[in-house]
Amino acid sequence: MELGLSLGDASKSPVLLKENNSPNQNQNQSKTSGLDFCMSLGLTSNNQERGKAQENDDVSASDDSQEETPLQLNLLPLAPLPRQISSSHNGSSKNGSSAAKGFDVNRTPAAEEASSSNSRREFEANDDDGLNARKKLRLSKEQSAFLEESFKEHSTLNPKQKLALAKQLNLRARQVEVWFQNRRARTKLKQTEVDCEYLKKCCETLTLENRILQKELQDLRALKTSNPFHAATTLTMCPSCERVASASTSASAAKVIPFPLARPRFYPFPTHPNQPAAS
DNA sequence: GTTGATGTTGAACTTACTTCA
DNA sequence: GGTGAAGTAAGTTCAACATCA
Repeated sequence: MELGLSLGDASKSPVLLKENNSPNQNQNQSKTSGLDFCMSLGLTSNNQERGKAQENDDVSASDDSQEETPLQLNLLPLAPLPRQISSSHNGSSKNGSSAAKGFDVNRTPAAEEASSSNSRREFEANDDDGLNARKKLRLSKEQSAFLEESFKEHSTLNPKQKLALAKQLNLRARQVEVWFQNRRARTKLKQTEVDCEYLKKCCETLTLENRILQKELQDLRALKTSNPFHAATTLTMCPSCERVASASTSASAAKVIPFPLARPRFYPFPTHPNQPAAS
């Protein structure tokens, strides 16, 4: 089951809930319009096996075997790494990049030789003896910045672009591919947060408007009961303030001018962050 | 200053799905 | 139409850090 919420056009129904059996429909929508918003609910199996991950490591390693391998396995004794090693490279960066943290496992072995202080980390990061099968590595500031620039140009890569980027950044094609996948996910998440904020504001606006309408209805009912002999009442809408006004009439039949289907809003919806300001 | 608990970030992974040859 | 490869989204895992008591 999937709940979809469409956003972006205040002239249309602000929130649309519908069942959608095709998950990709929403994906395509969000590609064509920056204002779309969707939420998915679902069950996924969570029986991932570490053994499979190991298998996958092997596969990806063989997949990338044709590519340039930027790393070299240093055979140093395995020992716990003191915290100070990373801290000493840390500087003042907050959540800093690997460059600021002095942790760039993607440097060429030659470059790595130049800084022997990192050799322990390098060893740990490159350890693929099976005991430390999944070591996380951070891309350098420069690598991240370059990928970011590429992402601004195109959020998806064709194989040629992927290979070129990988070569340029001294990364594996798989790393570039994963980076773009994660980057797209982050973008979408951020957009969802923005859309949620927008929906919240819309909700507040509607609540306020609803309260006003309720009050108005209450007043009209009170007016009707207080003037039972003036049942023949014409309800008209003031063209300037768009508020309903009642007027006694001598007409024999009650005449009610219905609200337009799309009643003008007392308080317009807030502008969506992605929407250009209305002229 | 050190340490352990806890939260955050992001790289890498798995799974399910679609598209296309 | 069935099939396998390739690509992607969504969700998850986990190492590396940051923060704080």
